[in-house]
Amino acid sequence: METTLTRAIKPAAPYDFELTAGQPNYSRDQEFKTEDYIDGSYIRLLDLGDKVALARVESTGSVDDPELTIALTGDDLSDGDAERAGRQIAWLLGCDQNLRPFYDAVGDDPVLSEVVEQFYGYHNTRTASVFEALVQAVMGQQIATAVARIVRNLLIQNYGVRASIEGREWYAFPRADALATAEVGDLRQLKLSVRKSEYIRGIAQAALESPDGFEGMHDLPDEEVINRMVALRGVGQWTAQWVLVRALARPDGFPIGDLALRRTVAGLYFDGAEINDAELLEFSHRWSPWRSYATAYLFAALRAGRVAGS
DNA sequence: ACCCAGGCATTGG
DNA sequence: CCAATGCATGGG
Repeated sequence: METTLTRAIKPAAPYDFELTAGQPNYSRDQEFKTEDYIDGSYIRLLDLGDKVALARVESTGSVDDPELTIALTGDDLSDGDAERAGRQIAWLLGCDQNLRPFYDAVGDDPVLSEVVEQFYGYHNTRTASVFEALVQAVMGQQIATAVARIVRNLLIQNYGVRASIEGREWYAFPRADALATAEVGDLRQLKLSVRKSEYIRGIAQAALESPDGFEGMHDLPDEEVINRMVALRGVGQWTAQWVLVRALARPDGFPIGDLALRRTVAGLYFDGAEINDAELLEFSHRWSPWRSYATAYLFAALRAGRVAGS
């Protein structure tokens, strides 16, 4: 029996819902979607473990007095399900992030203070799980973002959690068990290389062997997380740092080795002059302990076309 | 046609 | 320990 429940959540101010929910995903012209942002509504299929629910999120507040209202549709949803879904949405959309200390800290930074003003209230979005962050990062290694999106959609379409709600097909990211048994030959059909197919399968198997997937990482310090992540085949510094930022919401992750980030910093701070990773790492400490936020805002500036060069 | 893109592991010096 | 290389594919 398809039911609909609603929940309201109060993000930490300032919170710009359109900037935050509308930024990361624009999979237009797809016959399916994992998430969408249309006419002020953020729509996404949530995997609650034993069941799924379609969440439709809208802003019912303002940037400085934010409130989000979630309408949840699924089969036989209980109040407990709605509670879990509300927490998941709050997590995914970074509702708990208090930006003020970061804003204060970059007040003297001529570049970031301007970017922060332009994207006032933009929160960093997150993945639903550590496993998802790892697989997405591996898929995105060394290929253009447009290509990465195509590959990601193929993977989701073939191995993802699927549900038909309100007369339409919706997908959520594949669970580890689905990818742990995937044949490398089949993954190759999804435009993944042999190498990446092996990485992804290995990561899925490692997730299954760990009692709680990789979710125990939430309790470990940054350095310990990095060590464990890098021990996985296919995961290096860049990927591990992205896990800190995207899956664990650590405030001070920094994806050293990221080409676009390096060029963005070079463009904004060094007049376009090339810098290497070591120089970038040293430079990045001016943003500690908020480097995750700094990174998110630098990429926002990049996407908005504020940086010269590709 | 060619080159590169939000890396990583492997190999050869 | 460092540099070069294969990987896969779409867009400029």
